[in-house]
Amino acid sequence: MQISELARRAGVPVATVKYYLREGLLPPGELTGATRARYGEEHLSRLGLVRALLGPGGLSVATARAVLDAVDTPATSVHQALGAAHRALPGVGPDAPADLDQARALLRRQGWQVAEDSPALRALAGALEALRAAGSPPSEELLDRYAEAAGRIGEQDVAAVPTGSLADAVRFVVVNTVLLEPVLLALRRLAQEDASRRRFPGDR
Amino acid sequence: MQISELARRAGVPVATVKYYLREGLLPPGELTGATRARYGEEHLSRLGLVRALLGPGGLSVATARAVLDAVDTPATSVHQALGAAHRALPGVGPDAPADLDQARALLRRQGWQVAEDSPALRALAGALEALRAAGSPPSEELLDRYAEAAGRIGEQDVAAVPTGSLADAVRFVVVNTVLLEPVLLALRRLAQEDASRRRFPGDR
DNA sequence: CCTGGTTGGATAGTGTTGCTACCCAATGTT
DNA sequence: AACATTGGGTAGCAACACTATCCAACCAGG
Repeated sequence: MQISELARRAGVPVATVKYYLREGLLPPGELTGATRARYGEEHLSRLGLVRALLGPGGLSVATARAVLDAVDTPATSVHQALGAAHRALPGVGPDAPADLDQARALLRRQGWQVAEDSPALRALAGALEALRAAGSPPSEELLDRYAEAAGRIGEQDVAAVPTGSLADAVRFVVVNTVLLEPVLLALRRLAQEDASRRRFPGDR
Repeated sequence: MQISELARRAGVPVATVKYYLREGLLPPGELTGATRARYGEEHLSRLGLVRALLGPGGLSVATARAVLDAVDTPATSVHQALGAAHRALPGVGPDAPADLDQARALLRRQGWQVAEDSPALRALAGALEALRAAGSPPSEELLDRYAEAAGRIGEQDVAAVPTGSLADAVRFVVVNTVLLEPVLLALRRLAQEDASRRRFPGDR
C-alpha cells in the first residue's frame, strides 16, 4: 500500500498523513526506493488511533506523540504502562503549585494509595482549587460520592485489561484511558438530564 | 474599583481584562466619565469564574461566552438552565452524524429518558464511534458499569443544587457541570492507579 | 525508451485562537 | 501645570494543526 491508498482508506488527506509522519505520530513506511515506501495494515490501524486521539480524544499533537511513545515503548508491566500513559497526558498546567491537602484527605478517606508525585493527584488539586476560586467549593460529601463512583470505574477499567499479550494490554490501557473520557463525560451529562427531569417533573 | 485594581486583585493582566470586556465575557463597568469606569465585587467574582472556565474548565472563549449567556439569561427553572448549559457546551464536532443506536440502547437499559436531540446523546454516540474506529469497541458490560457510576454522579449533581434562589441555582449548575469534569477525570485516573496497584502487587 | 503521473521529502503559507502591546485623547491626581 | 491612568481601538504575536507547493526521483503503460 502506498501513501495515497493509506490516506484514502483512512479518509485523511495525503498532506495530513505526511504531517503525521513528520511529527512522528506514524512510523515511516518501508522504503522501496528513493521516492517510494510501502505501508501495511498496521499503519492503517495506527492512523485510526492517531485520528481518534487527536479528534474525539482531544489531545494535542505533542501530547498524542507522548502517549503513543508510551504505547510503543516495550513495557515490563501493565501497571507501568498505565503510569507512563498518565504521565504523558496533560495534567494541570506546569504552574499552579496547588495545595494537595484536600486531595490527599480525599484519597485517605477512600483508602487509595497512589504515587506521591502522581500527575492525577496534582490535576485533582488544581481542579479543586479552580472550584474554590470560582466560588463553588465542593462539599466533602460530594467529593466522596464522586470518588466512590470513580472508584467503580477505575476498578472496571483495570478489570477489563486483556491479560494475554502485554503489548495488547498496553494499547488497550492507553486507548481506553483517553477515549473513555468523553464517554464518561457524556454519560454524566445524560445522567444529569435524566435526574433533573425526575426531580423537576413536568418542567419542560 | 478601577480596572487596574480589578486586574490586580484577580491576578490577571489589565490587557486581558480589556480583552474579556471586548469579548463580552465580563459586563462593562459603570461609566463615571469618558475615560473612567467603576467595577464592583461582582466583576471580581465574575472574572474568577471566567478564568476558571477558560483555564481548568478547558473552554474556549466562544464556548465560555455561550455558557455565561446561559448563566445570565433569567431561567424559569433549574431543569431549563441545565439544558441551556448543556447546549452551550461543546458536544462532538458539527460533523459526525454518528449512529445513535448503541447509545440509545444503553439509555434504555438504564431507564434514562432524555430529549431526542440532547447534545450529550450525540456526544456519546460520537465517542463510541471513535472507540470503534480506534479498534477498541467497548463491551456492553463496561458501558453499563460506566453508566451506573455516571448515574450516581448525575444524581448527586442534581441533589446538590441549592433550592433557594433560582439565579444561584443556575450559576451552581453551570459551574459544577463544567468544573467538576476535570475533578471526575482526575479521580478516575487516581482510581485506576490504585486499582492497578492492587491488581498487580509488587509491581513498581 | 518516452511520457505522464505519483512519491518522499522539504519548505512555506493559512486560518484560528488567546492573548499582548501600543496608541490616543480624555481625564484624574497632585 | 505636570504626570499617570483610563477607556477604547487597532495591530501584532506565538502556538497550533494543518494545507499547498515544489522538486527530483522514480515507476508503469504504451
